[in-house]
Amino acid sequence: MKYSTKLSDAIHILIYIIINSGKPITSDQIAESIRTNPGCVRQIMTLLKKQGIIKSVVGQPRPSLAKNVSEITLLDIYNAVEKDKAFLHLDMQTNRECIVGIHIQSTLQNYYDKIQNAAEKEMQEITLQEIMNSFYEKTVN
Amino acid sequence: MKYSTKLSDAIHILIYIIINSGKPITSDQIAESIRTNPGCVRQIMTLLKKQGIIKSVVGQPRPSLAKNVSEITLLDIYNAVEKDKAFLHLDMQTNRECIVGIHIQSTLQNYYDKIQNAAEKEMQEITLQEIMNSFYEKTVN
DNA sequence: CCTCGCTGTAAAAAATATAGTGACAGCATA
DNA sequence: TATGCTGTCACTATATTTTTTACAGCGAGG
Repeated sequence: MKYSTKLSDAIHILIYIIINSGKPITSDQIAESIRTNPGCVRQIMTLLKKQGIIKSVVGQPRPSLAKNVSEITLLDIYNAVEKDKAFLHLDMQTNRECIVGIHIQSTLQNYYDKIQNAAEKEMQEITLQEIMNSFYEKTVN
Repeated sequence: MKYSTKLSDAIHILIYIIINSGKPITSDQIAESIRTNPGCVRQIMTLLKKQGIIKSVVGQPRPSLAKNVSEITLLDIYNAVEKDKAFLHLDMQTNRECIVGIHIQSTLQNYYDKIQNAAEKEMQEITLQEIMNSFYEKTVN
């Protein structure tokens, strides 16, 4: 596969919505900003909508945030678009007749969980509010 | 691509080497335990060797650890086999003519780094010694 | 000195998650 | 009623890894 940029694109979409709130916002416009096509944008937006991060009405080009920016974390967005995908993956096809093959993968799961939790804890502490602030700082300079 | 299981397989190899130290260990044997082929095992072992995690001599089926198990961390192994691959990836093809496109990705890099650091810190605290202990516990039960 | 088994390595092939594309039914607005 | 947009699905293309295959070269043993 190629590297997933869904999280990056989702945040791009959210910021685009925030910045242009009030004006009509079509998936075509957003697609042009991300340099992809409208169908792709709508797919990501559908995932964000399912998680209650954004709101939208069929036929109306007026998407909006469903929560306050300070209540949306990077983890919320990640889980929405990547469906809780883990960073590390076990090899599930090892030889069950070998003592190492039997036990090693279940042993590792515990440690992989710890690593995932550490990353997710960090993601949970980063809000869209914070990202917006950093973004605005950049636009000034 | 499919999910990378290189880290899991690398640890599998290391434990196999530890458990069978003293006996001859061929890449064929290890490959059978992981259920892959010898070439694949040798490629991973080459990466581990480059990082000074294992030692081996051409033509001799006697690989061994190059360090003490308590000095090898999960991060060492990860960096060896995944070459410092990041968990999250920016979308580098956004539209530079759009205010969001210009700034959003560089804004995100900072946050992605934080998340990566949190995960790596956790990985650095997990040693092969610890994994071995957990593994032995499993084999008793 | 020759044979055998193994490692190290590179290049080609297969696998597969993911992005990207295209199409269309249905709602809202004017 | 016509137009523009969203939501959704199925299909295709793409990127990148894993896996496979092959072979040169070293070491050990007879």
